[in-house]
Amino acid sequence: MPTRKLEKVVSLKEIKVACQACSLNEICLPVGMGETDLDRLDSIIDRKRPLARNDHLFRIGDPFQCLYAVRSGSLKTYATSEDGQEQVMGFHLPGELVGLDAIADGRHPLAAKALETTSLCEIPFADLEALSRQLPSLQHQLLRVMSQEIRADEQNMVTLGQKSAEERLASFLISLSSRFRRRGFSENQFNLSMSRSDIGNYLGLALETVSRLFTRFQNEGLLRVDRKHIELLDRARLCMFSSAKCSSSEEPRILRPNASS
Amino acid sequence: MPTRKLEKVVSLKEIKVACQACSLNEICLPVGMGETDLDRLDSIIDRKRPLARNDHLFRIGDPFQCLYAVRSGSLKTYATSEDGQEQVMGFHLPGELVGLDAIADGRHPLAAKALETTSLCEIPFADLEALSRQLPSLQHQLLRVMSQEIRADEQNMVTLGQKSAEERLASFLISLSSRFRRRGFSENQFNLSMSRSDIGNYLGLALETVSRLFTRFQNEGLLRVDRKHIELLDRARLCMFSSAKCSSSEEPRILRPNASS
DNA sequence: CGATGACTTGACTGCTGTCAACGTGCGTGG
DNA sequence: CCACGCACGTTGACAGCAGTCAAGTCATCG
Repeated sequence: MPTRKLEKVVSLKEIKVACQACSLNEICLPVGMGETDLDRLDSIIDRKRPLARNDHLFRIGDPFQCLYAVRSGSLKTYATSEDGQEQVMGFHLPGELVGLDAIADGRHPLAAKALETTSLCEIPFADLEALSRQLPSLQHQLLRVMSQEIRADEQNMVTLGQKSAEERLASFLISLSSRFRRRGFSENQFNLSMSRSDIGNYLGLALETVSRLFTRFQNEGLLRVDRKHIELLDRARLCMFSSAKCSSSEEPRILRPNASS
Repeated sequence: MPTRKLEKVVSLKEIKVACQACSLNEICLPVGMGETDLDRLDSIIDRKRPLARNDHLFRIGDPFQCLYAVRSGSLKTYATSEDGQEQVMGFHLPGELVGLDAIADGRHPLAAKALETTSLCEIPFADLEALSRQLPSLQHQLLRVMSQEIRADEQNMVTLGQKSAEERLASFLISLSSRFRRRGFSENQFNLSMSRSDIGNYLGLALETVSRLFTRFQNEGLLRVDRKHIELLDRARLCMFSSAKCSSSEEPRILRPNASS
């Protein structure tokens, strides 16, 4: 129930919108928290100016101070091997936490880079840890989010370990589609913020293979693709191709009254 | 269930060894905890009779009640796709926690099966959560362990995503070797508790490929292999093959005075 | 001692990576 | 407004790594 009473201070006000009013609070860290608890969480969170495309949020080896929640836009995280080539480890959409892998030893093992203009919530980890001691629902949600991350990584292992190129790309698109739906966006039509090269790298494929598969999927009537824009025409059949169980309505979507157009 | 009436209290006593006396407490959940805190952690932990080879600790979909720490022996965790084939997600050695991916929704997404006779510590999660609210060092260590798990999964993504068969097996052996060393065992000589098929499945390779690579590595003088027994003859060169930075002494090993031979 | 499962080895095939050329859209600057 | 350059994406030709199929060997256990 978003209590929108913004007169006009729009952009500045939007940047400062609290967890309480954030449209993402049903899928972000605040899940399951009461109103007063939410205010306390909100009080430790900082909201900075958005990142521009290609800006780094942090680099490999940076000391770990904060977790970040994506508010809008998207990020990729990646590692670089000694010979300089990168391995894309994940793409992060609004409502997702970034930096959880840095808790282990206080340094970021991956770099995070904005794929487009991206705004974030900055959550000082020490404060979060202290606060979660007092708020069981926050503690629980933090553990749940980390557990989900582990699970997602396990899914990726299946994808990389025993799926064909075709299945990998299909899985990737279905997964993206589901994540968009969950956030209240269209599940059948969206824009890829990452390049073919990033997708290929993430899926363990050559970028040429990704390109060829997009063409093939299009020829087979599964989807329409135009540059970054993707339109899924036959989600069900794409699911078959991904050889994974893809429910089309596994979770209720978030209603976003202000996303009229 | 066979209730073997062993007279000697020995084995029973051994099963009940507390965290305080456990040789694994420097790499397990107790890391960084004081003596009195350790006693409180110990009080919520249950130690059951060991699992026999091929016994399941839990199966896919089982309700999540407890985390488990391996005390001795080893486990594999795996998922099964709808067509029944399995994907091995990980191997778990003494001191490692199993079940972290079940916190997210209260059900185990993977099954866990003993690769050999394996004893475990059972940690009721509700109790752990409550206790960690009171013991900051426990809370912190739990988060660290989960973060490490995420990091390990990221490593696996690199392995599966952009390494050749040769590099994957080399990485796997180096990783195992390091984990054994950390636990006070020999880093150059150990027994594989898992089959070639499990290794191949885990690494995204056919078991025949694994077999061929063992033969090749042996012919090249990198190691000696006899059934399950592995002896690393040239760890440094194996590291080169794995195309990863593998320090040979990254972390101090645990001294285990009773492992004299 | 035979049965069974685990492992090894060989022959062949095919998926997907690599190399290379070409097309397309966008931003910059004249 | 157009020309240009550049990054990104597409398409084709070819080759090689690793999967599949199949046969054979070895170890363990009843």
